[in-house]
Amino acid sequence: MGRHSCCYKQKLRKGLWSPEEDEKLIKHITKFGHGCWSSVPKLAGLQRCGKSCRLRWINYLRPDLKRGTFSQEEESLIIELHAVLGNRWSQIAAQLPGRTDNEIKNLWNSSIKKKLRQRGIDPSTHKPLSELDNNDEKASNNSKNNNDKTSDLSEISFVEPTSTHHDINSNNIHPEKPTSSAVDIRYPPLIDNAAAAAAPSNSTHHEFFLNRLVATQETSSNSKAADPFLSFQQLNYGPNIGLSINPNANIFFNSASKQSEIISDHFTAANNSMVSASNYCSSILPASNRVNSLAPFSVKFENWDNNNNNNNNNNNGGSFFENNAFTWAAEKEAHAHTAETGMPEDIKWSEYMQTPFLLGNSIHNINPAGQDVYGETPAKLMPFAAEGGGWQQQQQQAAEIYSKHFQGLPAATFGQFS
DNA sequence: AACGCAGGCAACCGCCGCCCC
DNA sequence: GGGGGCGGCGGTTGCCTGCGT
Repeated sequence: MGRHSCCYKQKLRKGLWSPEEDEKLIKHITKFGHGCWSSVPKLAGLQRCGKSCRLRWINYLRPDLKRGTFSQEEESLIIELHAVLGNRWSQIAAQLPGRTDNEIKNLWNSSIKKKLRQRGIDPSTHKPLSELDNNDEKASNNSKNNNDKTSDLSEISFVEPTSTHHDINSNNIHPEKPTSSAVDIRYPPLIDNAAAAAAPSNSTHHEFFLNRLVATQETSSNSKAADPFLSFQQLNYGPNIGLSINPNANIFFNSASKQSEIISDHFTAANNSMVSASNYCSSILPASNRVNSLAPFSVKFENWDNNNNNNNNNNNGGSFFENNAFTWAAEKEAHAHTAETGMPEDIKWSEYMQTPFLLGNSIHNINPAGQDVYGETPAKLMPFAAEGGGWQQQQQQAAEIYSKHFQGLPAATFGQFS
């Protein structure tokens, strides 16, 4: 324990880096790679410790860093991820291409915390401040529960944020009392009116969901090979977040996949099959839940990578999230809207595909030879089978820099959304 | 112009876990 | 098994800058 050995060395510079030092470090790493960080300063001719060099490279000099202010989308994603992961900045950063944990941490401490408080949300517990004020003891327990849960992702349980909604015009959140002490996802984007007007209306929740898909697997990473299923059974997203099923859609699995299958207690769809979601719902779900609920079942993608790993947005025959088979919970709101007003509000999966899905840090990107091509660096997010602009381009750039190839998402298990 | 303050940000510190010998 | 080296992470510090008075 204690100080890193290099820190004992004398005559090492500290503090801000000069442009000359930056240049030396860049030249060295560009030419030779960093290898062992402790040897970098000597080889690069720097009077710094290896740790300092590493930090400077990772946080500032890396070519794939996205400089500049965070987008609203990124902020929202950070908040959502923080609700799940807590202060695990590196894991959060792994979900945001080109951003560093340090950058995100700074943003959180300097900006997001304040914004959340202004909106009546406690940034550490992600619960309404009013609730905390009204019942400190209960809130304390909740906080403890949250910490416990975030310390063990396998036990995370999302609770429906009841009818929390965000009044975009007043920037106020009107939460109702939650029904559980579990992690409470209730974060509409922290958007001001101008940003709301300028930004696309799509949600990041679907990205978040998919990222969780991967992160969850990473959490139980050591069992990745043994257990091809990702467990989402404990995810229970509320009306503003989550995945629901479109009863009119077919779940279609790419015929090129060798062993695509749906496995559940209720049915198994064999290879190359097409499963009617509405049939499924009507057969096993209570009538009240048929429209947009999805009972627990598992989806196994043993050959996912065959169809989705080339960063080329291939649409060669219908991958899992095509065909509007699954839609995000906003559709639920559309149904509610329709029920209330009699006016259809057409929210389709495709509209939620305006930004690409992101596959997160857990999948180390593997080159065609099966080697992790960038060693320790957190894997970058890769474009995922959707057309899109900014984010995707940035991810593409990051991907090209490292020439990485997404290896695969072996399986997914979807939980109940009700 | 000078001063104080707050916010943003880069960098450091201390600890932890993994790996190797 | 234990100790050292090392990378990684989260918390914290301190500098710089912009803004208000």
